Amino acid sequence: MPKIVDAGARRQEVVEAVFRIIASDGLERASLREVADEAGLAVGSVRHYFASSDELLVHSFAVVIDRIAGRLEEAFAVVESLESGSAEHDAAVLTLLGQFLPLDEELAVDACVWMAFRHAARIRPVLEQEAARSHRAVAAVVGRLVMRLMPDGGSGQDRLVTEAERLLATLDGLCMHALLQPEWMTAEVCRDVLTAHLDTLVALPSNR
Amino acid sequence: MPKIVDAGARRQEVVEAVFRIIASDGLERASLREVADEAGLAVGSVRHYFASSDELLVHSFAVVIDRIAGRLEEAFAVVESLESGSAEHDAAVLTLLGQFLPLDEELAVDACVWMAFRHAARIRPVLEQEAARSHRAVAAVVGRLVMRLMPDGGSGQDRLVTEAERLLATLDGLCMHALLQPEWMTAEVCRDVLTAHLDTLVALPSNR
DNA sequence: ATCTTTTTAGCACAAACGTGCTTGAACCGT
DNA sequence: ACGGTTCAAGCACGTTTGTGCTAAAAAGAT
Repeated sequence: MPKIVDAGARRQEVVEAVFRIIASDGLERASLREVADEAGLAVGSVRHYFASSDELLVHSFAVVIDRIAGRLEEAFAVVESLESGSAEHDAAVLTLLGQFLPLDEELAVDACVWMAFRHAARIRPVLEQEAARSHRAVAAVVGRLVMRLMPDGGSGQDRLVTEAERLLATLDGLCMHALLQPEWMTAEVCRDVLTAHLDTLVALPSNR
Repeated sequence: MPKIVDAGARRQEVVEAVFRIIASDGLERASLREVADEAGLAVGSVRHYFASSDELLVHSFAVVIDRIAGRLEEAFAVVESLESGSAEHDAAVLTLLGQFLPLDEELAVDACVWMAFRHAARIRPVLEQEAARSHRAVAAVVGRLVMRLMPDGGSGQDRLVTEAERLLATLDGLCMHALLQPEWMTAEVCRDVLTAHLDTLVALPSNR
């Protein structure tokens, strides 16, 4: 029998190289040669684990989606375990929403990669399916969160989707600004914006 | 004397070709050869009006910024001309905010191009300066709008920047979703989210 | 020690890219 | 009619890209 290598671990190493390249040089620089160099391998080796450049990128997209979705589910479980309205509950909600933002090094890389792939998916059909999955996964968590936070528990289907989309848009917008204009967008501003949004969600205006 | 051609108009035609390519195939496909084909010219001709590929892209970025900023200033002038609180005023505000979103063909192209360049500017230093100008121009209009809409006229500097950033993030997030997930994001949802946000801006919660 | 299969590495080709440079074509003022 | 300047077009070179294919190296099973 042949040389035994943990294929899954090798693939993961290559994916990590892809992440580093996208975060520092953008998706268009994530070529097979660049990735191989970054991973300390030869092009042929990378191609042994990924049949083509497309498969490598699609798999990388899937991995970053799973990482983000996993963090969200984990943080949402914490929120659900706490009493609604308590101070710990509110803090856990902020922690959950913070998982979208590039607040530390690891989150920043994931946010970069996530954004890059989602925008690339507008053009590249191979990424379309994963982009849809990404959207569904995140929208599901945000929808459940809004249902939990809204005073009437989200009665009124259309009102619920509006508020879910409103929170989702704010999150993506904050993430974008934090990535593209970090000098104008500190972590403090992010937190202030999020708490302000949550206030508007809980204390809904009565004129509607 | 030589053959006389309106150089400005020719440059504009090339820029429009760049826009169409970015909107349909993405920024990475906006090469000199593709642009020349789309504009019905030869590569050498395009290079006669733009010294390099970088100059073409930077100029295209500048044009789309000017177009968007122009629309915003125009729409903001309408808002300022109307009595605060009137129904026409509210409609004008919605029209202003709608300038960010891909609600028709022309707006969609501009939004695509704008997004593409802003994200590319994270990596490409040549685009950095225009990206900063873009951010300043848009933030200025949104800041003035928030100052006008907030009940206390925006007293409290930090509160004002928080609300301005909150609106800006929501707008960019909506624009992103409308571009990337058009099947989930109809014009109606956009309008609902914007009106919901405006309600939260006017009727601020009292517990702060 | 030898065989077999996985792993790693590399070559070669076509395509596309930006750019320096050259060559006609077009046209206005004289 | 002619000359000089601008516009339009294209060639050529060096890089970079993805991919098909080949071949050496490595290591467990016999």
